[in-house]
Amino acid sequence: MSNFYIQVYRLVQRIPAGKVSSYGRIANMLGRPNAARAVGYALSSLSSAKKNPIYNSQTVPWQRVVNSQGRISIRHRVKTAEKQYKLLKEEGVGINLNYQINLEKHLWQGLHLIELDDILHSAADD
DNA sequence: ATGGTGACTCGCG
DNA sequence: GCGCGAGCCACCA
Repeated sequence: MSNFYIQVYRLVQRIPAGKVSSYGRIANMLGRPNAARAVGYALSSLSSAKKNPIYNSQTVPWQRVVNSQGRISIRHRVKTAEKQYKLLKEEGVGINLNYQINLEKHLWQGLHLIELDDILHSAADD
């Protein structure tokens, strides 16, 4: 598991319930403004808790990451998209049937530089 | 090494 | 607002 994946996972874990961020924003915070697709790739590859006890779909709140427009952007895996919708709604995120989230209200503002540095640095230890 | 594949973004018409 | 095309990045075969 690459350092990049771990950084993504650790950062996503900091998004509180009820808030969301975007692939691009996550990439930006990690110092890679053009790695949005790679962030999506990292989240899509989250495995089961049995296969990876540390970072898996249970421990990483992948559902809190949507596209830059604030919409669930999983086009090809309908089942996964529906799960994301359900999870977000359960967390109290305002989202309509068009999978559109109210960003004004639920956009995560991110971390302070100190906290960010902590993630970037400690990821190297895993 | 190399080309193909996305849970991405932006800019243009 | 919508569809397209073109960058961009990490992976994988």
